[in-house]
Amino acid sequence: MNNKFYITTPLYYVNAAPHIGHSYTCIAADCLSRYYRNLGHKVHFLTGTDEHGQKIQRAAEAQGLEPKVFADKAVSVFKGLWETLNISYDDFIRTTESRHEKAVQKVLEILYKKGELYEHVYQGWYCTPCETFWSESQIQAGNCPDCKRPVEKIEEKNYFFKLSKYQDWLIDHIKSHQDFIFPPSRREEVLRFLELNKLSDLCISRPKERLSWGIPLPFSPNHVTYVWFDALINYISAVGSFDKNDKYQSEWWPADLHLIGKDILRQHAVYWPIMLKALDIQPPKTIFAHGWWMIDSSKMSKSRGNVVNPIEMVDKFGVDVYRYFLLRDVPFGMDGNFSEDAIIKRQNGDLANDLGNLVYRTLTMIEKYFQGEITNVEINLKNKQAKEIEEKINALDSMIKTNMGEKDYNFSLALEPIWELINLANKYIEDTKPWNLAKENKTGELKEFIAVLVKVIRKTADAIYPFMPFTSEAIKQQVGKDNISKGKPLFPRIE
RNA sequence: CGCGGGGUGGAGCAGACUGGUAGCUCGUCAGGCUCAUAACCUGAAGGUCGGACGUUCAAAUCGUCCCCCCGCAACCA
Repeated sequence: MNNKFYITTPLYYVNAAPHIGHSYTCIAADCLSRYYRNLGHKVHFLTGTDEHGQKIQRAAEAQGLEPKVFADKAVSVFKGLWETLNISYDDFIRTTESRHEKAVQKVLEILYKKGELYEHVYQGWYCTPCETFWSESQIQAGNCPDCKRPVEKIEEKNYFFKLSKYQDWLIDHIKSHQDFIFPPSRREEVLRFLELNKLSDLCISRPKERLSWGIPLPFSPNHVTYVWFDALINYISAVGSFDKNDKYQSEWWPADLHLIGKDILRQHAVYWPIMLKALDIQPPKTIFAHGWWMIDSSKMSKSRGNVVNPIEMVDKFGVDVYRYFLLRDVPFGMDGNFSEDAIIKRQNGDLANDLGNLVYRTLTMIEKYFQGEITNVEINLKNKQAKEIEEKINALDSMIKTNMGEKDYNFSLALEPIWELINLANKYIEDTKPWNLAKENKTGELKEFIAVLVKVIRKTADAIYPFMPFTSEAIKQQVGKDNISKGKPLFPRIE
């Protein structure tokens, strides 16, 4: 089982429609999943939805729906999007499924038995209209920071998880596992946070009278589970179970990669490993926090009204162009600027001019000079460029691999050598001047030359598969193993 | 001094750890070619690397200080 690859996305919170940020994580996870499947790894790609908590309860009430019905609707929207985006997940988990709820309750039971949870009367400030609890430091002159109305001091009995107990362990773990948190800047951020702050224990329950939409605590029916504590457990509830001795059994765990957005790094890099530690379960191997897509250099948010709907982008540009843009335009981990102009640049430049046109011009030559027949050609070309191309083809896989998890996860860099190969081929055509070879009737040389191009195109089709599955297939249909038949241009230019 | 990230030709970025002719993509301009989706190829212009001081034979790169931009600052995602 050492070539298994268990990869996850966060569970998306169903209180709002999916935006490009959600699609980004899934596309990245899909790309890696396809890549590792092609390498012959056993891949398990998990995604899903987070459906409990106050925001859902309220959003559902606002529509006059039961929370579960509300969530069902949201789930179908997410699933529909993943289908459109060609996301090849192996499992989709919902936090309202019984397999998950049972696991959460089991976890709570185990931790309770082990003394990792304790009761504590909590004091704080409550804003009744907002139904929100605020800490001493959050309230502003006795008022709710949200609605500015007065808050009242209340006492509440809750259950707390002993996060603080494991702080030193976590610091050690991060220090001794270089690849635990990626990219390195995020690793530093978490480490600095842990070194400079004392963790306080995590309140993992909510009284039912305040919030009913959640998983009940098995040892206290008047409380439900705090949503993050509930949601994180999905990563193990989906792929295993606890045996009689409370030992977790799974063929997939530990996860090889948790892909997340930078906004939920703390939950994943602090709460989650400590929860696992307390359960005596191994931590995940790698947590990768990617950046955000900015719209006109500002944060995408509902209040700004600048949220981009992925479906609209797909309708406009097509799935593969959209996927390519997200994976290519920004080094994975950094924030990026999203704009239609930027997508158009990628489509016209990289896809239409470089890749699409290479395929098209090559196929035209095959039709024009060889009536579409170019089989069993032995390549004996000794010129420098043909050799250079040959070397590039041979080195390509390992160059891609480096940035697909071997040293780093960087889709942008993984794609670069593919385009270097494409550009090399375009230059080769220019320098060889095949139209002259045709005029001079140097048929043999011309044939070998075109065979080199065909080889480049086939290699490219294989290499881009994880990033643009449809395009990879479309190229193979035109320049397949046995058949060569020119089709329409792969990517029309957008003027 | 709360923490972290960043300020490099018109735009977006790399380089900074291990100082030594500032690189890439797009855009602009000029030329070449015709197999090709006005695509492709070649060449050129354009930067005192946020500011100041310092270390050094030499600093985008190291040190100190300052300015500006962006996140985060913990329990309800």
